[in-house]
Amino acid sequence: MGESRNPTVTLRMIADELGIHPSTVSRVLNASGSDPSKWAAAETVQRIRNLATERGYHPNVYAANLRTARSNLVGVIVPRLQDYVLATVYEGIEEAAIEHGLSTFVTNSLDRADNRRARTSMMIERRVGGLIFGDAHLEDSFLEEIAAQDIPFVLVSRYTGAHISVTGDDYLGGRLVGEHLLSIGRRNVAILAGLPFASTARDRTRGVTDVFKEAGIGISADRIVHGPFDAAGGRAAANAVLRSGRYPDAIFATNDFAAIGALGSLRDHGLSVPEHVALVGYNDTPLAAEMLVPLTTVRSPMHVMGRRALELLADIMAGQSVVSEHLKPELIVRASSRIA
Amino acid sequence: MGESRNPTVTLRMIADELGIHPSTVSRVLNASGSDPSKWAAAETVQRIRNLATERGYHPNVYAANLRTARSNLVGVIVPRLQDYVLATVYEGIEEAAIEHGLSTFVTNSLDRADNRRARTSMMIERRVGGLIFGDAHLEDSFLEEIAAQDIPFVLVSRYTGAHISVTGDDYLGGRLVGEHLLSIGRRNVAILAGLPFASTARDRTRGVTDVFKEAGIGISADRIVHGPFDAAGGRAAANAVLRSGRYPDAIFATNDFAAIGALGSLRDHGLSVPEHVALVGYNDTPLAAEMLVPLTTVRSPMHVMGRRALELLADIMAGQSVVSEHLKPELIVRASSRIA
DNA sequence: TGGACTTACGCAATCGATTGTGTAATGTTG
DNA sequence: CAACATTACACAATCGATTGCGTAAGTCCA
Repeated sequence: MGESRNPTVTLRMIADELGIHPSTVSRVLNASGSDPSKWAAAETVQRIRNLATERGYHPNVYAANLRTARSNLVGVIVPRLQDYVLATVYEGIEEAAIEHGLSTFVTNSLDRADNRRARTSMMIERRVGGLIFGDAHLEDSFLEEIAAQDIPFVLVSRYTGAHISVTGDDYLGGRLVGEHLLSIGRRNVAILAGLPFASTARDRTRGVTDVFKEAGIGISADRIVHGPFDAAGGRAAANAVLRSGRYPDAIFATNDFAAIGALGSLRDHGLSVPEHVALVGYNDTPLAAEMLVPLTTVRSPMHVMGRRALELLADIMAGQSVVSEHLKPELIVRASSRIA
Repeated sequence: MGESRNPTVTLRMIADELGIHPSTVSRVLNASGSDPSKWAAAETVQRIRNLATERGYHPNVYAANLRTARSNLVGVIVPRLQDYVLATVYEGIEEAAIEHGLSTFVTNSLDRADNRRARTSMMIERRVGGLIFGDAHLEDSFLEEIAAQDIPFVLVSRYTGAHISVTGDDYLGGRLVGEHLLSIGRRNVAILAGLPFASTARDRTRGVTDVFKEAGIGISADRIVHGPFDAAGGRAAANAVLRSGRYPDAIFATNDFAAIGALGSLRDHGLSVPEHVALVGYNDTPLAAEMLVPLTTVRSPMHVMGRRALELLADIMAGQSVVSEHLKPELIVRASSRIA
């Protein structure tokens, strides 16, 4: 109907038109749901609601926030939205946020300390009611500072310290990979470990190394190379591994994109997958299955992770206490890691 | 220093502490840059600035907006951040926004009409100063409605109507692909065209069909299949093409991810690239070069596109008039389209 | 029938920053 | 030296929604 006619419909405008006081209108409109209406006569309530929707009234977020200092805004900080994994997590967050009547505000930190700080304070200036960090760093005190300001937050994808988090069980995922590689007879594995300050990278790596250690096989430190979780990072890390000339018989990339980068490197070194080298990724992104040699990987519930993170945050914002969650991963075996 | 001690430092607090009036403090702090200080004595200016930074003062965004009804918020609506292309465009937008002192607010529309409407009005409620749409639809009146509310906006990646936009020159990109395919002797091409309501899809497709037409070769309608710009969409579209059994000697996917999906389909049909079928993608995402058979594709300046879109929007918001931009694409030939 | 409630609202202060309109004090000019 | 212009601020209204407190009118029970 006559929706966006008037650029700004205020509470006073509809109150005046109805000949009643703005405060009454406010109470009626806000009491929606819970208590029907002890604030106005049933007939008045109807007239208010009707006119509000007819005029397309929406409360001025700024005025409301100024008065109440409450906000239904949630800030989300991720390393990088370009990363499919975090983009998917964010979609889960956004989806759940909408269901909870919250709005989200994302930004990239690129895992850089200055960005994290600047973006976080920008969000606090925007009076977010809570924060979700997807870029937690191990051994870093930044989050302690945030916690000290008692603004609710949860971590997603990566964890650190004792902060509430929703993550995949990356250690288990790593173990699944390790067991799989042993089962197909690979003993000389190299790990493209990802960023050293990310719990995901550390745990996935540890999962593999622990399994191998339990089988009496050590993985030397020079077989574990760190680098970004993307194609370029995977290629560089694989190059570093292959440069030595002592080729591994398996490469575990802690991320599918890094695995694809490694694929490029293997190809350039004349090594084929899985004959010479078994290749395993992580996350089961949609590309994994489409490769010429489909990629073995670990499926992680990225979307759900985002949803749960928002839900936990909403609970915390509502004053409830919650506990961290670790979601189970699943090994998906494909052609890139057949028996040698 | 003593940064986040006091949860809320207001203008009045620092004014009181200095024994002057809040209005003076406001003027001094806001006059930063342009006019040095005709609002207070040089010494007072210094005292104000010092105390402000010492106390970690930041204006309450809500109070300021309530008063001025101006906002340095920019709303960005994209089809889907999970799409690397749009995520990259968004990174360009965000980067430029920060340089301009603007904040951005992204959301996914998933190309659905109801979402576009709901998210847009949510942004308008948040009093955004301008909008950037990455999900423009051809033959759709939605943007006319927005234009009627005279809120500044620009389109990015896709265009429609006469609205200001920053896009790649997709028609040219399509022509480059067409000419390349002809030059390597492929005449029986199938096109995985992408979403029919996207200008990117339409123009890239037209570029190829026009070149072929000029060479006297028609591309029949059943060789042009529409679908989402992702791996699953590419796979499905390729399946549709190959189902007939009349195999093409080239497939042009209007998006790299769709090309990778097509790769999976070709593999399953026992067709190899480039021997049986030449494969060409679009966007030159980082994965293209890493494929076992590196992917020929068209490089488009996604990041710059985002930057320019924000810059044009900032100009419009500043009252200047601007014109649309079409950025030049570049063909990147790789192994997936060698001479047959 | 009078006091105690209840119903249905109205009043006015408040959140914090911004800005048009003063005004006292100082400086300048003819 | 008087008239006038600056300088350096202060006052107070304003943006729109929220909310503690107040109150007139009506209902109920003893």
